[in-house]
Amino acid sequence: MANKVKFERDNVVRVASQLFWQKGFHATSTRDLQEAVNMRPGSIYSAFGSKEGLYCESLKDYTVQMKTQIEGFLSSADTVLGGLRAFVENVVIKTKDCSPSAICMLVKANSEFAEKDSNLYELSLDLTAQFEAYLTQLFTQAINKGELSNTLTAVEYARFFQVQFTGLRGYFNRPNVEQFAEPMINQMFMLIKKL
Amino acid sequence: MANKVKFERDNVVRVASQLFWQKGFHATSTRDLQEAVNMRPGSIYSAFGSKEGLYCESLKDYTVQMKTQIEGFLSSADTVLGGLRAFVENVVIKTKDCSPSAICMLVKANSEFAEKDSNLYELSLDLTAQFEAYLTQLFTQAINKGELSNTLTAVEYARFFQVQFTGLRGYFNRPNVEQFAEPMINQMFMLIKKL
DNA sequence: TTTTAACTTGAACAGTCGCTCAAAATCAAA
DNA sequence: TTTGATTTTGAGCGACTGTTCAAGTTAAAA
Repeated sequence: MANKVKFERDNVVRVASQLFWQKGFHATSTRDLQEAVNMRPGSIYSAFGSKEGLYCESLKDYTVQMKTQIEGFLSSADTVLGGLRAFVENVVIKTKDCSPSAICMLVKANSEFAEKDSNLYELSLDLTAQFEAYLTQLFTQAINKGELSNTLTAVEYARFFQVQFTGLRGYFNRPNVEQFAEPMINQMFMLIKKL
Repeated sequence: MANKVKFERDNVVRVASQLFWQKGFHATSTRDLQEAVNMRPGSIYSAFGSKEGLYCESLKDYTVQMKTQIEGFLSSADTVLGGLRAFVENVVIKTKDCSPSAICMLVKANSEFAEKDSNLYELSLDLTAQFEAYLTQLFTQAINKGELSNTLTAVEYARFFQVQFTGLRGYFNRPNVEQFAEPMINQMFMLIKKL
């Protein structure tokens, strides 16, 4: 009883996500987006409501993708820490050149949205908290499997991981530091185990 | 033989710097700036050339201020590490609520400017490299004074410090984490000494 | 084949952007 | 007091912003 949508919603969100991740919310114009996803303004606005609506879906999709990626590395690793390490290496080293930015899109979002009561700032907080909770689950497993001591609680390990990972990604968002990546990741995981 | 400028350039740059730090470059309009520094567009443009020119001076001033702050803490501390620790505590805990952002303005800049050959991106790289060089000097002193072992080189300590500090500041750019600040700073400096 | 609800299109709107420049104001030197 | 180089002012320019919506297109249902 009608026409059908001609675009694949998931694919549109993924493309928009890449652009937003690269340029940030404010520096990405709706015309940039129109070109990237090959849709006219009316279609975008009927599907996503607003630029903010599309960004919102993009950021949510980004975190889903990140978790999916971690799951992938975990399933083909012997240990939780091994899986996390493969994930970190993949992000910091292997996909560095094909990624829109070395910096996590969530961190970029949290950095960009200054108004503390704006929708997008609160969204970035929610998703970050969810990700910390997810990491906490993983570190709970790692402790239970005896990969880590329990001198720190799981959530403390999760916090430590986030600080290290965010710090590393920020550091590697510049040229000519590739040579330091592997030793610094070594250091990071050595520290986690020694904590 | 002429009129004299009616504004104090240093003060204008400092005010602009706070606004840019809080909102970022793209989300700060020239009208925001005009109101904040109480100058009309013509005056701003004859003094700084462009919005980018003013941002440029603001970011440079920010790094000077940061170094000045560190110097202050160093001069009233017994050790280099003690001075750095006082600086970190001041940034992460004491000035958290009166600061435009928990995140370092240099890191925000590096995150915001995606185009790798833009003036502002390269400026953020230069200033970051200068800051790393400055930290390297400090850690050289710390090693020479016997505060640290020389299992790591000074520049490796500097890199480690930057990763930790950036990671911490990113983590604390959110509400309800004040209670974790002191223990995490303790952990950071404990790790530096144990490396 | 006709109908009709859903989707797509793109010109265009109102608002904001960074920025300019002629005119007014200022003040040291003559 | 007059001169004249310098600074300040603010209306306003053209470009661009996010968004709307009437008109056109599509395809399932009648």
